[in-house]
Amino acid sequence: MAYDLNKFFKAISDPNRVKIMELLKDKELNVSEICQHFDMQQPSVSHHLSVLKNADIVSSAKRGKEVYYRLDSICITNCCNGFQEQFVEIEKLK
Amino acid sequence: MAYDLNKFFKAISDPNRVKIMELLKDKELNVSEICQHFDMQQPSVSHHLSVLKNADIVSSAKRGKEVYYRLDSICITNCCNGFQEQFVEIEKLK
DNA sequence: TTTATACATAGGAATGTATCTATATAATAT
DNA sequence: ATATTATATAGATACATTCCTATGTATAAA
Repeated sequence: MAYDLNKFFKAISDPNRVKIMELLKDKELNVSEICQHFDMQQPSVSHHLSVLKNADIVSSAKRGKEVYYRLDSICITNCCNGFQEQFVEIEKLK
Repeated sequence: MAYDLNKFFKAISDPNRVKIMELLKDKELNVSEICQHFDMQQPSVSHHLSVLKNADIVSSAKRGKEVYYRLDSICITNCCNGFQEQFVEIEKLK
């Protein structure tokens, strides 16, 4: 089944989720580490992580008790480029 | 004041609004013409247009009784590129 | 094998969003 | 002036989303 661009944009149109993505920009973090950067409770962070994961923006790996999340930057590139190409003439995209 | 990327992504994370953008891809249309492509009532279309306009994704011009809308593709390019650059190393963006 | 820790899931309250109908406003035609 | 047409706005309702607390599950430690 095709990737749902709408799901991607819904996922990134929340400031807390974008902040999570920024935290994961160049390092993996587990849920507790992510929580330390927010006032939200842990289940709320887990919810945002599940939205991001469901859109393939992050992936996760369990190691011991912790679950580590990482950013999938290829997905961001593909979605942003794909969306642009839907609306902007290719030659305008330098 | 700085442009609100979150407002842009909220605006484009609705399939009806994306469809409006597609309709406006290479021609201006007035509200009635846009309405013909939807099952929604005219006030709902007006609402979606106002969300798009508020995010600077479309602009409008009144001519006689009609209001014509057009796509602002520069905004799309800037937002998509800006967002990517926030998360993806520049050199990875070919 | 009980206890503690890390995380996810369930359920509910508050808030936001999409859509409708009804109505207001603005431009044009009669 | 009045009626008609195009669009926007207001208000109501249904639905979606965010956040919370409470609880379940899996792993590790005691």
